[in-house]
Amino acid sequence: MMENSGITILLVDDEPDILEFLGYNLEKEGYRVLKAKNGQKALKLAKEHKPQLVVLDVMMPVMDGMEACTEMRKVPELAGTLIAFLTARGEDYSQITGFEAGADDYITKPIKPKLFISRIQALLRRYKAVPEDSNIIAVKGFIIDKNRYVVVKDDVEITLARKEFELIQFLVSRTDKVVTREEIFTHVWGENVVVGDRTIDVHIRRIREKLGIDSIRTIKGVGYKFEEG
Amino acid sequence: MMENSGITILLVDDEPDILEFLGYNLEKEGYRVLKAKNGQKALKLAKEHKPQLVVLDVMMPVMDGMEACTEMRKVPELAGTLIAFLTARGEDYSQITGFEAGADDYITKPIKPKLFISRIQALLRRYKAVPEDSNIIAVKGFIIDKNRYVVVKDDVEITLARKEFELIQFLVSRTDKVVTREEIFTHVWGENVVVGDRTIDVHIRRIREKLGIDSIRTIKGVGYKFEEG
DNA sequence: CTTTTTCATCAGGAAATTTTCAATAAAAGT
DNA sequence: ACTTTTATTGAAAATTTCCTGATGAAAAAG
Repeated sequence: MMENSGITILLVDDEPDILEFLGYNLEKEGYRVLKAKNGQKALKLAKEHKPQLVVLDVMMPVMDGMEACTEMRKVPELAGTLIAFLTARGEDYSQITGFEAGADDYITKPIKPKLFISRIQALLRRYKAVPEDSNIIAVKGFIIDKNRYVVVKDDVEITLARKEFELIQFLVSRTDKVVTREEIFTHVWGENVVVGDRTIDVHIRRIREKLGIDSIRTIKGVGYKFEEG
Repeated sequence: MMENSGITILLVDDEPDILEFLGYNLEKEGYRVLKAKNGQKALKLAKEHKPQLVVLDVMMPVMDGMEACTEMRKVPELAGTLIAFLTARGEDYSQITGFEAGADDYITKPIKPKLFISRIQALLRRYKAVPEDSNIIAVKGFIIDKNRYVVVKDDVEITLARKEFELIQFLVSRTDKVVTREEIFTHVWGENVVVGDRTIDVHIRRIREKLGIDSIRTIKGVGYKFEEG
């Protein structure tokens, strides 16, 4: 409890209520808390105080969360700073291209204090152990979280089996491009592994089942394509 | 004054008078005091009660202070224990100077109570001030205490074997993140140690048994994941 | 020295994943 | 419209991966 006092967390949200609420809960745990009500002010505060963690609302006036994230990542002194996004439940993830800008976690509103705190703690703990690069990819409809090995859709964690996970990951990495069966084989199965021709189809089906049918388009005679938008 | 009541100090000296004298002064300050009249008994008591501080006379029969210190440092549960040496004024320091095995302070006899107490307090303060990177990790369901090498669940201390402890500690340090078997091996067993493939499974099972099954999720073909919430 | 605990390994079985197969459906070609 | 090719689907087989209980060796405790 006490030892949190060395840790500074910057909260950024345009709603004063949220700032108040989260701030209160974090301070109760002994963290030092800074607050900003838009991205611009956040950036300034971040440079001044170099917080360990920034919790950033995605939707904000003046400078939104993603922009702020991008800017922060440009500042060398803030290289080691953790950034977590705050997103409203049901919000369209496609806007959250911010993960590519290096966000480390995503937290959904409405927020339950206990869960929020434990999420923060886990993040700080994990980071201390191994500063890692962001392994989170957000596309329209869902988030692929390589750390947790899950896909989050409509705020629900969906667990895919290994091959399924690697396959969707590969498709998404080539968003809007057609990938041939050959390519899929070499990337997901490896050069020399030989499996039947229908295998890919079956995996595609399972992914479609679990995540909802759209997004993966069949290009007959060629391959598949993951479509955004 | 009150808050000292949680702190246990082990006094080790072969002279009953000294034990009596120091013990009285410490108890007056609210500390819990244990006494041992040689190194062997001290070691036993230390393991049993895990005191925060051990005050150890250098010259003793059966097992002298330095030997006892060395032994204590070998015990993982006592890793975080402070050890202070008690030396008679004019005693031959040459023995002690070469001795680097982890004593935290030297106190010279004859002892003035006030000075002794303030010395002890400073030592404990220093120890408290640097809780060695938060050596106590609280997660949902239990507490991992690296200082004392125990896990506390529902107010009950659960003893894990060393490998088990290191494994759960590693998993928790990566909360919510999937850790591969590779990672587990290198972190818990070390790069070059080679053990069978099922070994991890068995340890995981033991941990699940002792702590309750949930929390540790297996991601087939990938690894394990500790989940909070 | 004896007892206890820890630890690694193995083998059988359980569970989940991955692949195959066959029947059907949907495009594409003629 | 008919044929051919290619993809989808459901179910089942094959395989991989993991769990479990037992065993013995090694280390620690007594």
